[in-house]
Amino acid sequence: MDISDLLDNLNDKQREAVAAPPGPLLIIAGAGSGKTRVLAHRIAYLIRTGEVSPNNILAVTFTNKAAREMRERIENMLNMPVRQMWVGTFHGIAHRLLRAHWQDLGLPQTFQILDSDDQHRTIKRVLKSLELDEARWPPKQVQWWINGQKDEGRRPEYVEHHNAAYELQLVKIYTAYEEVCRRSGLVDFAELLLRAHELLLKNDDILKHYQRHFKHILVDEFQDTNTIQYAWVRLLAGDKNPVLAVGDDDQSIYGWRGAKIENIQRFSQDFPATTTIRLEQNYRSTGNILNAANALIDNNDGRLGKNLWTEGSDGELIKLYAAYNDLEEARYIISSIQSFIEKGTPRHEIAILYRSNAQSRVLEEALLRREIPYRVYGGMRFFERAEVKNALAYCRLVSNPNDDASFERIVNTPTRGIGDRSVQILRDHARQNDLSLWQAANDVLAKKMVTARAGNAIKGFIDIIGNIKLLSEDAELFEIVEHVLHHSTLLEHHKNDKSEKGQMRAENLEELVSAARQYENEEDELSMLDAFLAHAALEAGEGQAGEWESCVQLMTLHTAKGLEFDVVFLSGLEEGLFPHKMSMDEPGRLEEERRLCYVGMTRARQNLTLSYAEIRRLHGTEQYTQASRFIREIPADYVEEIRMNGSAPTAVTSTSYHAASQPEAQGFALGQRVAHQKFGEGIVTSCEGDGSHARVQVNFMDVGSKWLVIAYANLQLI
DNA sequence: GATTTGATGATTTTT
DNA sequence: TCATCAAATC
Repeated sequence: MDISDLLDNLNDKQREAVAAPPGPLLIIAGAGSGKTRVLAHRIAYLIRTGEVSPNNILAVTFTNKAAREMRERIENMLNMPVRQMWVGTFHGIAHRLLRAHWQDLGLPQTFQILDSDDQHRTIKRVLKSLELDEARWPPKQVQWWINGQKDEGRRPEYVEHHNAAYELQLVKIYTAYEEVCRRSGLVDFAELLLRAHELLLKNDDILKHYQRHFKHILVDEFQDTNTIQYAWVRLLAGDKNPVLAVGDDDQSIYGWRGAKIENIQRFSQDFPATTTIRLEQNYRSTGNILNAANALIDNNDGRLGKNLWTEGSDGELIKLYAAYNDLEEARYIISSIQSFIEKGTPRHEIAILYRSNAQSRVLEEALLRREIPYRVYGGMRFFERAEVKNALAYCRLVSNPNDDASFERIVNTPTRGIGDRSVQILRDHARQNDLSLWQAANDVLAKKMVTARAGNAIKGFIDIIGNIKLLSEDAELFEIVEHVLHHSTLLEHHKNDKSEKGQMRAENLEELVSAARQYENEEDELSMLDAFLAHAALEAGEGQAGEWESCVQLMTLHTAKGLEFDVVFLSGLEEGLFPHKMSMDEPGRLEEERRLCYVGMTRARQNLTLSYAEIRRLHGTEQYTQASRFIREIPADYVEEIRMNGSAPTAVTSTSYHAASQPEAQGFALGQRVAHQKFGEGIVTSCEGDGSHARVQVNFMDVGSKWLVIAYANLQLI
């Protein structure tokens, strides 16, 4: 058995990890240290040495992309397909377990998956049925709260409410929401994990079976696991199966959605024989970039401790650019990009990273002006588009007519005369008799509870679904989709809309048919239709497909995790924006912002530019900013400050900002520090008017931003 | 049933 | 500022 090819091109630490004897293994893998490589080599090694056969391996990732890449790498290394191996996302694998054990869980065989948009709508409906005001119970927040509870493994009865009215009400909503899901056979994302966990917890024979089955468990991006995911892994591992966890505490940036960085520490406690291996040699970035990133992250407390190093050269200094305002920042970045392109850097090797999506606009406009092709990540994905989801909702009703979320979505889409009055009657009837909307509709018809006209409309809808169902027996998947598009009249409806949007939507629907045509199903417990629907929910589809031509890459720092580029621009390094003001006050959250900055910096291979704007226009008003503390935390040795070139100030002050052309009113310049008797100290952020009406906007340290009439405010200059 | 108006509020995102 | 969304209007 020759395994040398699997170990040859690894450094000592990597080799130690790949060839470790079976047992719990924790790999702390710094950015760019070959983490994915080690994981894939480890699996290939286990298979090649005969330690375990592919179908006894469970490898879990967070994204579908990571799962795909992992499988591909292993297959390339072993030169054979490993279809039997369980490689997938937490949600994907949980889903597979639920499909296999739907009876044990009391789920309908054709249960459907609720994505976050569906969940949001469902919660809105629940709030309405409980007659709660959306202003007091914002659906988004309720959704957030419910998912938070589920991520912690808590069912309504286990929520700690301390008898507080607010919590009690949330529990009530949570309970009602669960009831709706149960009645409709719907499972949301968090529920997939929760159910998969309960399945093992409550059925000892099933647990034993999977414990025997998964002889090796590997978890990628371990710092991103939440409570329930970790509990599930532990359960599966039992006290025999070796678990390999790979992660980096310094790259934990998803705490806000339930990820528990502590899981890394808990791991060695829960699995006492754990071997910990640190991968600290970096193969990605230059010395300067690495040293700067190390220095930055060193400001965080309670790290596991790790210092990246490289054998490569120091490379160029990190550039720091202080722009006059956000437009000028964009202009600098784009002209810098242009010279990189001229010097031969491929466009797709250049990335502009930012903290929040709103920042992309100015950058896009600048790119557009210079006619540089670019791609913004993070838009709407194929299966999330409204028209596609509508078509899928028809499919879902065909498979499971009790799916209330889908029923509500399309009962009157396209409009067919089933107005809100009629739907409300169905809702009431359903709730009073514990029926799904579909059952209620049939019942209402049978009992003639509505006018003839409304009844006919409802009958028409029921017949459409019934008709599609009939035609779909023994039909190919894509034919089912074609039936849906035709009989729902969705396609016709969009084709009649001659606007660009309408045409786009019609095209997307036709694209859905080809997606169905190309779809291949690996799991055989499932009908093609159900498998396709689950696929659509679990893998919302890559961004706009086919746009892989050479483009400058724009994305948020979060999206950039796991990627790397020759040239990286990190923009908007300003207090309040990055670190974001919503995360600045709590130490823990501030540290997460710092990790985010660390992630951003370590994306760069050769060249890193940091920039900020002294004035930024945000939410309509221009605001004075301060350079981010993260800039100060990077030692000056690694940084080269770029000065604005001489012509810039006159060029930018001309037209862009009225505030710039009218910089002061009665001695109050923008940025002037002032003191007010009641409000304390603050900074002038805006001026308007003149004479006795002149007003200034002052951002006070304690009380926030206020408009004051200069004549009355009695402001002191300081 | 489509279109216009007005209020609102605005990190980060995958599944 | 500007996009989104629900209510109001034609």
